[in-house]
Amino acid sequence: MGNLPSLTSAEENYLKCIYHLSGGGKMLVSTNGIAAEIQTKPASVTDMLKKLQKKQVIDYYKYKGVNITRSGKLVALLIIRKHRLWEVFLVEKLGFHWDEVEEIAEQLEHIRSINLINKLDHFLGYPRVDPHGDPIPNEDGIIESKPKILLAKLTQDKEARFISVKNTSPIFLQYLDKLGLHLGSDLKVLDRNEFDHSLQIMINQGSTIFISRDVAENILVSEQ
Amino acid sequence: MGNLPSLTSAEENYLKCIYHLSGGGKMLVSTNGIAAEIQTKPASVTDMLKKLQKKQVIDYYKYKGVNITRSGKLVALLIIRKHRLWEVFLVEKLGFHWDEVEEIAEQLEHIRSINLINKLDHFLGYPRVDPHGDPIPNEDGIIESKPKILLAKLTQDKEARFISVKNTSPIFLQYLDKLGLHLGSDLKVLDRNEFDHSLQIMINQGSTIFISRDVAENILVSEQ
DNA sequence: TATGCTTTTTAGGCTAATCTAAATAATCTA
DNA sequence: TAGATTATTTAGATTAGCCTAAAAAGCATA
Ligand SMILES: [Mn+2]
Ligand SMILES: [Mn+2]
Ligand SMILES: [Mn+2]
Ligand SMILES: [Mn+2]
Repeated sequence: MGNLPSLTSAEENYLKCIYHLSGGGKMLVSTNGIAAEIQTKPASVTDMLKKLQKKQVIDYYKYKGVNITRSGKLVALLIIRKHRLWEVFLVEKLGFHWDEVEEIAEQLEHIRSINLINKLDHFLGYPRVDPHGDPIPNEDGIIESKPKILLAKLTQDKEARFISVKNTSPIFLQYLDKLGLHLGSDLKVLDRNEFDHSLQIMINQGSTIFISRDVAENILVSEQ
Repeated sequence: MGNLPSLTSAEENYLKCIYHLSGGGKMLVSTNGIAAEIQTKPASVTDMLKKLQKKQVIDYYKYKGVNITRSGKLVALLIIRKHRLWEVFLVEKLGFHWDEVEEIAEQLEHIRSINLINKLDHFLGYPRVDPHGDPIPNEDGIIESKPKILLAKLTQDKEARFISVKNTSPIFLQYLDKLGLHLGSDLKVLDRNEFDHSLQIMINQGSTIFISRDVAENILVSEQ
């Protein structure tokens, strides 16, 4: 029942980043890893880690790395909830394209209001996933996600559904659009090139395309 | 066609405040006036005025006061546009009550995006006024407002329509609800008490209520 | 117009979030 | 396992936005 600590926007961004890098709290995260992700300097990260430690959302082991705490995980999930619900709003209600919403949701996720996000959730009809296929945590921070694997690791000739993207940068999403790869498409690996790990893919039992390893490692599919 | 300066959230709040206090750019605004409005210290205001001066959104005359510049006025109107459109969204789409939206809109007005606000405007059906009856500036910062007067100054026995509120604090708006005073109501001053300037008001040709001078000075009506 | 009150600015400090440069700890490798 | 290399932290600055206390400017009025 302990109240959640209140964080600044910068602290929220760091915590969310730590949550993602730790694979949802499973792994130790490094200072340089965070710095690379947030696009800041390691020295700035160290400063911030001390603040987050003080607020008890992370366990910080000097020179070793950080773990997200139980309450930190909940705080992170509630920020992610806001981020993803706003993304749904932007795409479903305002007509934004899926490659345009990241930047705006990055700001909207920090709006503070007890009621706002739950009313937004209701208004949107309690969506389960955001425009990138990522699951939306509920009010209690509980997230239900189906098992998914990287397209790069999909067994050859096995059908799978394009469920979500790992990378949400405009340049990647626009490239997927150009390739004709959309969330929900049925995909099958027809051929795998051992030299460069590029793949030949069939989309919806129809057209076939070639994609590089880089692309295949940013697409998540659910088997069968 | 000079580009508009980019302001921090704090700078935006100050500029909007100066716009309001100056009556839309007509009057010189004082340091203490701003401090009282923003709930900060005069010394902090002086610091901020220097920053706003540097960004050319105000003309600052030391020890005299500040005027908003042409570009400052446009910037302020675009912030006000965002504030009011978000308020409409919160009330019309999410079901908030008119006394709950100020605080949230105060945050949402600072979200940066070239497209967001125009898409929101479209989604909302290009509303003309916000939930407090205040007119919404268009993309170019142009505002069309009908002539309105304080209920406190309305001629006795003359019908007028309740158009907007000057004060948007929850406590005032809740009191109006309790009194049965809603935007759009027809009001008529039946009696005016010269001692304390309280008024007897008839609402929609029906019930009559007594209101204090303080209330009457925060209600705007359009005659006829 | 001198004097005192009010308003405003200045001076100096604080915190949050960033940075660069230097120091130190951890890890890799020969 | 001793260096070398890499990762991380510390030290010391900077900027934005705020503060208090003190100085200075403006004004009111007798
Ligand atoms: Mn963010
Ligand atoms: Mn997303
Ligand atoms: Mn604001
Ligand atoms: Mn309003």
